[in-house]
Amino acid sequence: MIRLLADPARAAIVEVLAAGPACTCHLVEDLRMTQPNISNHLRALRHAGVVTAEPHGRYTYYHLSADVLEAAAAHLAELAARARASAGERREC
Amino acid sequence: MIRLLADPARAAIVEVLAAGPACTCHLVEDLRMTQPNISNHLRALRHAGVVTAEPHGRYTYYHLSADVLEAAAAHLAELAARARASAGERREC
DNA sequence: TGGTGATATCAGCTCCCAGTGATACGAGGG
DNA sequence: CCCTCGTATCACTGGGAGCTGATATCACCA
Repeated sequence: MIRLLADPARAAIVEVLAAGPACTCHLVEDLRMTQPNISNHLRALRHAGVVTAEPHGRYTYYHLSADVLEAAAAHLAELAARARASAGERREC
Repeated sequence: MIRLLADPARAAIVEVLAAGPACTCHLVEDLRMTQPNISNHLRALRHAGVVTAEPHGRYTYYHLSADVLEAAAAHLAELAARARASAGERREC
């Protein structure tokens, strides 16, 4: 899941969607990217459950899934906690 | 920074280091990867501040920086919070 | 001080993936 | 109905990142 946010374009999409649901055309003109490109990234994010599509007339609105983002955040926080807890132990070679 | 954790090899390294500081040889035999490969990934993580190197005799011990992980976790959590707060707004086309 | 083992760096190759262009589909509007 | 617009999907290509093999460097030990 974190792998999806690695791409700058996908990170930018998520950033825009964090400000509120938007349709594909919004993303295209906000991010100055071509429409197939946006659509490809949205498909990847959709398959991972990061965003959900809501067809609305001939537009398609996308909105972020806060749950998935929070799960990823929790994973990182837990890694940090483990790192802190085990900072003193040193394995021998 | 999140981009670094996208690579499975780097994610595995971080996972091992979360269990406690380790030297390069530990990572090599734990992860069954070649030594130059590990070393390259460690360099990337080092430059990003995710890990710090502590030369210890002829070994080099690496340990995770919990601060950086927590900062990344906080960023994701803040994205999730923004997404939740603005879930109702809908821009018109 | 020569040898060994641990680590870092570099050049090269390969392969995956993001971006593009063309195209198909579906919904509205005239 | 046909035409337009928004969206999705599909081949293709170019660039970049990761893996490898070879080599350099440094620390320790006999």
